[in-house]
Amino acid sequence: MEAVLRQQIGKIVSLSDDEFQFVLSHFLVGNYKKHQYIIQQENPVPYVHFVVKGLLKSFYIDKSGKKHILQFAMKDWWITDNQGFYNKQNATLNIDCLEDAQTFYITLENREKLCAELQKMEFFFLQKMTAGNIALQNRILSLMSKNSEERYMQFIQLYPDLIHRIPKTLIASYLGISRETLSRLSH
Amino acid sequence: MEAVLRQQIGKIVSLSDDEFQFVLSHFLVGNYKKHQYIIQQENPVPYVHFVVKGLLKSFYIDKSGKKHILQFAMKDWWITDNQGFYNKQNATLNIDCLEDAQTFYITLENREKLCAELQKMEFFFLQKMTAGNIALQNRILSLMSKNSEERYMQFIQLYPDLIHRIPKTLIASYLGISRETLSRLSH
DNA sequence: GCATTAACGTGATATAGGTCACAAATTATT
DNA sequence: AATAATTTGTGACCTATATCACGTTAATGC
Repeated sequence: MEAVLRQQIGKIVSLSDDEFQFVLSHFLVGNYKKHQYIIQQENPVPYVHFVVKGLLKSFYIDKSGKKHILQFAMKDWWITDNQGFYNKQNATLNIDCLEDAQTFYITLENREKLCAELQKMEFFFLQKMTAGNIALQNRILSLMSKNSEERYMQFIQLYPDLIHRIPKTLIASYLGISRETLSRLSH
Repeated sequence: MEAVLRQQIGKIVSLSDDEFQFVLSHFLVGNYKKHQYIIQQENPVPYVHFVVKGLLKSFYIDKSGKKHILQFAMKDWWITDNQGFYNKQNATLNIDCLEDAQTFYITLENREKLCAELQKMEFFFLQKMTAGNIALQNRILSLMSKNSEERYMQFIQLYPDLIHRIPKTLIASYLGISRETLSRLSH
């Protein structure tokens, strides 16, 4: 399972065996069951998680009690409540498991120490964060310029593997539409 | 005007005079007139800009010809087409000036050289990118969970200074609503 | 200072998508 | 295997927001 993390980093910077062991020593391993929460609204956000296997979702509950999915995270994805984690605030999001999952997780302190000690890791995280920004900007433009059907088609195209692992209800919530509307689209 | 950039960086990492001069040497200065484009769809995106004064907007034109504002950028803000800039692709966005503007701009090569030479600048850019991510995630949740009026109120609260400098039509476009709907909200 | 263009407000009408309600089908749990 | 819980489909109806079409006012450029 270390290989998953190593490969992910290796796509951006090259690490010797020793360097990777050093990187790894900053992380912990966690195993979670379906339905288990790893981050909860109103609570501190001590870690960012790198998913090794399984599937998680982060979601926001608005003032009328409605859930909105911000992100799904499967193997190779990073997930946390960014606002809580980076600003050391309590979570406004919840994160739980859609499937049994395993993650490598790291504290902000350890991440910063790691970056200070091994500059290429800072480069790695910057690249990841940049890619995240691009994806988020595209999602905003998609929400603003596409209708429900176009957004659903785009989701299928972007994440073909997720379609079969996630209930339509949750995909609808991710796309910002009601489950009924999504149901009527899919033929 | 150098002071604007220095202060922006100084909020995150401390720089000696020499270090700041070194940082500065990687940037160029640009002056632009109202209505002038600094980035155009289908063209390369050689720079990311740090705004010293004036006001710019980035926008996407969808397939039906409708404009959607992705970002406004005033003093102290960074702006570019991220996808084009970081992935060395042609722009999918346009960026032009709402007011005469001045920016410090830098190429990706220079930015990477700067980060390699002065590690705290990499930390700086990572912090900025992280803050950007948080803002984008909040915007997505806002688009998904709030109605037009709530989004407009939130905009006023977040950017009180912009309200008087930007036509309502453009604010509507940023919020993802029609100008008529916004007009009917504002009493 | 005048002419052009952009911005704004507002009525009338259309529509995408939301909400509610119920039943069927599928998946989990013991 | 039986029971409970979740997911999905679909009809009927509702509503927020879009669109179209004006006229008015305010900026802007020459």
